[in-house]
Amino acid sequence: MNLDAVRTFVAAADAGQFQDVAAALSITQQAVSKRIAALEKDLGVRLFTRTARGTHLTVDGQTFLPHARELLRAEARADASVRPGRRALRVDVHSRRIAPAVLLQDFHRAHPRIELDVVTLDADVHAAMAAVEAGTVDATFHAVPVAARHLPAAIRATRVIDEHHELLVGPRHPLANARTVTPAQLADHRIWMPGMAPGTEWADYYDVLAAAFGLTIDLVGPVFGNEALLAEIAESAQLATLAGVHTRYLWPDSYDLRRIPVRDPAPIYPMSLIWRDDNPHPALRALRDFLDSRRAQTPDEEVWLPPWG
Amino acid sequence: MNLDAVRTFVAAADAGQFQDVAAALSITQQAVSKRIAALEKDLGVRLFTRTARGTHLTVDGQTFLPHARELLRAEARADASVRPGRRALRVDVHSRRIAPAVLLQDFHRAHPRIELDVVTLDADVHAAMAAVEAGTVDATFHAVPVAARHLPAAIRATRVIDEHHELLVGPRHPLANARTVTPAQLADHRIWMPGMAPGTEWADYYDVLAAAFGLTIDLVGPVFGNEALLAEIAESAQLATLAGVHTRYLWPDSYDLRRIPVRDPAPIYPMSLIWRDDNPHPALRALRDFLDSRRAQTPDEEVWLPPWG
DNA sequence: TACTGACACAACGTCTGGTTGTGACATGCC
DNA sequence: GGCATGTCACAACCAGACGTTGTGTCAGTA
Repeated sequence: MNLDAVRTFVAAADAGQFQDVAAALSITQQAVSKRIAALEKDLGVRLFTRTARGTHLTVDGQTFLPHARELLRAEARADASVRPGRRALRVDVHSRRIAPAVLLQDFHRAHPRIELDVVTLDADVHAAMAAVEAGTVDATFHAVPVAARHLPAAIRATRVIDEHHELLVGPRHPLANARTVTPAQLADHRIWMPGMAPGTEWADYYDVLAAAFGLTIDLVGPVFGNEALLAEIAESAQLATLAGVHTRYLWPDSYDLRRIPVRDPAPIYPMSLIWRDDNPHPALRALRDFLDSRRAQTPDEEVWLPPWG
Repeated sequence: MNLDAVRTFVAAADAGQFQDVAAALSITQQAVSKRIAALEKDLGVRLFTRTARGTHLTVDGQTFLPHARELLRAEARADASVRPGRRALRVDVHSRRIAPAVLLQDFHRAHPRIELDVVTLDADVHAAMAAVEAGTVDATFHAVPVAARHLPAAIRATRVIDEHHELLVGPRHPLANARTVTPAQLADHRIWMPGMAPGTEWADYYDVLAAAFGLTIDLVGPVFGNEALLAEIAESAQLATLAGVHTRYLWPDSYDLRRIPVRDPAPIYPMSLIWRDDNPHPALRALRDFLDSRRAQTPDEEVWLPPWG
């Protein structure tokens, strides 16, 4: 199916005659006739009945028309999604399972009219920041490990998420029935977080956290997927794992896993929005305002932050 | 934007390399490369990064991919909407404001998966029946003015709607506060139904109805649209009009119009579903079953039917 | 170092899709 | 009736898009 033919069909359906369409599209009447004929041949049905005073739609034409319009709208959206200068706001969330993705979903609900593209660059802070600098993405969420004054000239960053943590344990774990736990309490228990590659920002964070409170956090180990991890935790009387409160899991009901807030102090994983100061995208302003308003709601409490927070 | 190029792009995004796509589409690797390059030039962005081991999507490619899929789905739907042999069930409702349209909306709600095309042929029974016979539409709703045995050979018809009537009056009309009215009561009042062209099946119906109960029904008169009619009725202390209970009006609240059921006997406008017996469309069976089940719910009461009912 | 397997570029042929020119047909005016 | 007018369709022609084959380049690998 040829989109130019479809476009011509819609124009002809609106105009009622081929001549006007030809003028509007800056082609000859014969070309319009040919396009329509080709489309009809392609579809295997007649779309117009031709008369000496113009054309009108057949029943098939009537049926096809709304679909044709939708097809052209889809084309326009597809084009706009990547066309430099007017594409949707493109935000990197690092992972679709963590807090930034959840927050963006809220943003989308709050501003359904704003076109949003959520992507996962699969890159560390530095690569993501380079992508922002290059304009590949409009913004990214990351823990920023350097002071603001050491950022590249055009890059701005503000802390927008203080991700709290929960302990995930199965029903047989000693802490299974605790309402909250403190980091100090966790020193007696083994915490298992497979899949954190050394050198990543998350691994660094949990290393520093472990050192600060004398915890035992196993960051390595084979990764069989989150479901396997959760199943193992649910079964075990010793194993526990930590997760951000906004982390999304496939969480089968049958597991009976407990999510216990970690408090006093609450270890915080601080994440910033990173963007280019000279990015003129109007939706970027809206996103920043939204994130600021969200952050204002955070209650006061005793927290623990990594040295770079 | 070329849909073949988009299709190739989606295939390449799935496959991860151009060679396989070429094989799958029965073209050469070079042709795939060209299509993608053309699409990239068209959009103004790079969609793939090429390596010696294949390709992977750029951020723009990631962004474009879901839109591309949607575009192809839209194309498939557009094609399926008219493609002979697998198009949606196409039903003529004569007018979108009357009972059949309402019923089809219910049908759609009951069977949201069944693709349905509601069209208005703008034709009388005979022309609509010819359309059914020709296969232009799969079914039509009409009052059938002849006995079943006089229908064309392949055509079937069953009564599926017994449309009841309501009297529409303004607050100053003598019957404004009646809970129901009988046809006999209406003999004393002028009923105004402009826009019923003589010779149409509706005009015939109201003529016969008027004769049966000694009513005064003005079928002619200038038509300024339904809103104008309703406004006039609402203002008047004499004028009233009849309408099917399922008729959809633009009904401004401010009018304070009263809808009063007509009973004892209830004049029925009988409508049939008309279809070709040898039409194999699976959704046709579903529609007939749905209409049969609806009809079974009709309660017993005293009714008046036109001679052809 | 040579081989393999990936994509890109170049040259060339076919066919799609445009143009111009003309024909068929209905309508309306004289 | 005859003719002008306006519609769309058909035919001939031509440019360019898009396919093919052949070859180049590059990275990973034996």
